[in-house]
Parts: sequence; structure tokens; C-alpha cells
Amino acid sequence: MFKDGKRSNHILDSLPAEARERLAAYLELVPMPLAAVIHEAGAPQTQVYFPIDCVVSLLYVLEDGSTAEVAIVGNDGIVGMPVITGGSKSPHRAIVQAAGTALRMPARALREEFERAGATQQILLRYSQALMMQIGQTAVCNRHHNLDQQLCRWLLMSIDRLPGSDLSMTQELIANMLGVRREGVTEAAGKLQHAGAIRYQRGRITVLDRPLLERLSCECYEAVRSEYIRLLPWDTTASANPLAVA
Amino acid sequence: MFKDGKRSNHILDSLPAEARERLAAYLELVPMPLAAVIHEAGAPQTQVYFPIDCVVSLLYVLEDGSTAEVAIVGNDGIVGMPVITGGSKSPHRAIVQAAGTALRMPARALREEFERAGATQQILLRYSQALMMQIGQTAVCNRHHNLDQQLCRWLLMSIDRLPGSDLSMTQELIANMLGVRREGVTEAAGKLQHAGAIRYQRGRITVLDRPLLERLSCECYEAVRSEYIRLLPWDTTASANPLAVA
DNA sequence: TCGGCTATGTACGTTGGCGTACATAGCGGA
DNA sequence: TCCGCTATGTACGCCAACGTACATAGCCGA
Repeated sequence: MFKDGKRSNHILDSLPAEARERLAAYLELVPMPLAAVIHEAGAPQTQVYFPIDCVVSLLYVLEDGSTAEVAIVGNDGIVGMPVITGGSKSPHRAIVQAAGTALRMPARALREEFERAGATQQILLRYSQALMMQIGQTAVCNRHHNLDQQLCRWLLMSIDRLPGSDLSMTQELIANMLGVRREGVTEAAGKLQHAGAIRYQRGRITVLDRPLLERLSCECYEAVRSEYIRLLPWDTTASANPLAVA
Repeated sequence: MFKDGKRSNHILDSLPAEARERLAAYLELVPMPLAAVIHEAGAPQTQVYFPIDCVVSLLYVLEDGSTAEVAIVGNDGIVGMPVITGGSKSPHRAIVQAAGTALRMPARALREEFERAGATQQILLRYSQALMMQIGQTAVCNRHHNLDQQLCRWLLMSIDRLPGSDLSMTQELIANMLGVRREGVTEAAGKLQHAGAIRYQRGRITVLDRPLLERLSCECYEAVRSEYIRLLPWDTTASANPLAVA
């Protein structure tokens, strides 16, 4: 789905050639090491990131220090949307959930491109809507679905945004993302491993049976996936304008 | 906070005079009866609504028919943001949670005003960010806070957007909004009534002790409130507004 | 005024996730 | 090689919310 083997960022790919050329001067390839804090909650954001082969989590940090993930961003999106919407600061901490690389650029340059009001603006607005939907689905999922289902959803969403089918992740970190106990993740992951859906080895999860994982997941995974496709169709074969699709 | 006695919509109030004048020709005052479905999930939206003295809930409807609220919108916002962001359809059902009135206009006219790229665009984008934050906080709250706290948050957010301090609401409906059992709401509301925070009478809740309600609420209420103020400051002393409903 | 509907109150066993505690097991450095 | 750290596994009591069932009580129309 989000995978395409191209190792690039779908938002950037969707932009018209002129826009890409304008932005190219600002883009810088940067490493995204595991657990790095890309920006802290409430801090002004001066850079935006286009993930290429990494995954970034947006977390809310509660007063007692516990956390809950509200969304994840991979090569399907952008880290730093508040820069576009004008608030500049985000109430969420952005941390690297899966290491890799991203293209980084100054927030102001993206904001300027947005203000040209062309296809770039359209695409960024649509991404904003997709992100909002994903966050809403997190709310729904947190309310109605159990940990087993949520873990499946989370694994699927993560590997969809990565080149391979395994991720370096301790159960402790997954628990922080989902806002649950580490022991709960151990138990849920154990069930998945027993069922043959995944293999777990000390900080490394490999998805063995993706269709099974999809069956065990709640409806939220597919709901978010299809909404992303509807809002941000990208052409995996050519440079057609994605906005041409109704 | 969101209350101001003016019975108008803060987004409209914030717009520059020229923009308000352009939009005025399209605006139509419409009644918003309790439980009316303003738009169904997945249906194209041709109208947008600026609530004046009503509250609208955005609900996600699961495959089994159960629901969960992802956000509420009152005179601080707009129902129909997907019109701006370009997706046109929303995955959420919008229903009237508290009866009243709203100003309605064709989606296209608002979209055109947005494309003028002036202050209106800024304000709409900032509202979009505020809404996203509210949705994220719903996710966090669903994960970490118990029903008692969530009910307090919900009551506060609702009356903040209404002229008075009571609302017509059965416990059944509140349960649907929060995505919990009706019995759970009965119990939580019973505690609040016992504590003297509210009075409950067959489909009508009156807030008696607002500060107490705030103390019993989780941090999410204040987090959302302050983010709305940060992103959408409005002048409570603003001079006569042609769109204000007397 | 009475019957029926809707809203609210209460009870009881079940369950999922929590907090806590502790045991094992990989992995890397001295 | 062994030690120590980190990651994972397991157990136990607890509690909030669930599903279910049924009892009251307010409201309205016949």
C-alpha cells in the first residue's frame, strides 16, 4: 500500500515538477535515529520532515509523564503540519519510532510554497485531512478495541510505512506508544507469535503472516488506509497529477 | 471562555469586515433540532455550518453500529472542514447534540473565500489545527482517563459552547457520544449529582458547581481549552458585528 | 385517570487491563 | 568467560467498565 520500493516520500512525489524543483534547494537528507525527539511538545517548529524510510510517532505527554500516540507518519506524510496551519507549535512530541532517513527543510520555505496556492496547497490540505482522520480513528480505537487488535493495527500501520517487514522495537517502546503496560504488549505479542503472525526476538519483530495480522486487526486499520488512498492517491508508475483523481 | 453572551460564531466574528460582507450574502440562519443528522459519514458535504447557540458532535460509527465522539463543535468552530481541506467528505457523522441555531452557507462559497488566501484562510487553517488537537485529546483521554473524568470534561466542553448552564440530554445519548454503556453514565452522573456538581432531571442536566466540575475533570479539558485560545484568540469586546444574531 | 413508553436506578457476574513483583534469558563489555 | 544490563515472560490480586437483567419513576396521550 504505502510500500512502493521507491524509497521516497509520497507527498514530495505528488508535487508538480516546478514545486519539487523549488523545494529541492532546501531539502537535506538527514538520518533519523531510533527514539530521537524530532520536536518536543509545545516547542516552535522551524524544520519540517518528509520521512523516506523511517516512521515517526506523534505522542501526547500527560502531566504524569505517561504517553499516548495520536498518529504515526511515514513516507506517506509530513512531520510538522502546524507550520502550515499557522500555529507553528504542536501539542505533540514527535519521536522516531523506526530509524531511517528523512528529507528536512526549513518550515518557512514550505509555508511559502503553500502560500503559492497551487497543487502543493491542495496536497498539503488533503494530507492534513488524512492525518485528522487517522487521529480520530486512534480515538475510536482506544475506546472500542482491545489491546490485541490495537497491536495488530499498530504493527500493520508501521510496516506499511517501512521498506521491509520487520521493525526494531522493544515491547517497552510499543507500550509507550499505545499507552499501555509493557506486560500487556508481551502478552498480546505472545499470542500473535503463537498464532504464527509474527516472530519476536529481543527488540526485533518480523511480520510472518500479514493477511492473518489484517484479520486479527480491528476495522480501524482498513478505515485509515482507505481514507489515505482516497485523499492522497499517488501514481506508483508515472508522474501524473494525483489531484486529477476525483 | 467560549461563552460571551453575544450569540454569534467566533470564527465569523474573527473575519475581516470585507470577508464577512462577502459571506453575508450566502449565510442563512437555520434551526438545529436535537439529534438531527447534519451530515452522514461518507456523504459529500455541500453546506457548511457556523453554530451559534447549538453544539454539534462529530461521531465515528463502527461496523457494529456503536459510536464514539471524536470532537464537538459549537460557536467556536465550523461544521464541514473537509470542504476546506479538499476531501469534501468526512468519515464522521455530524449530529446536533444541543439544539439551537446555526448559520449555514454553501460549501463552495466558503471554499472560494478560503482561496482568496487572506485572513480568512489563516483563521480557517488555525481552526483546523485546533480541531485536530481536540481530536487528539479525545484519543488520549479515551486511553488514560476514567468515565467520571471524561463525563466532567464532556459536560464542561458542552456548556462552554452554550448560552446557559444546562443541557437537554438523556444519559443514553451521552453514552452514545462517549462510546460507553448507558448504565456507566447513570453511575457517573449520580456521583456528580451527589457531590453537588450537577443536577439531573430526566433529560436535563444543570451544572451547579462549575469549579468543582473542573477539579473533577482530567487535564484534557484545560489542555484543549488553552490550545483553542492560543490558536483562535477572539476579541470578546469586539464592536457591533453585522452577522451577530441579536 | 390510567396505561404505556421512556428515562433512570440498581444489581451481579465477567473480563480486560492495571499495578506489582519477580523469574528467565539474551547480549555486550570487561 | 563471566558479569551485568536490558528485554521478555509469568503470576496474582484489583478495579473499571462491560453485558445483562430487571426495578422504579416521570411524562404524555387516550
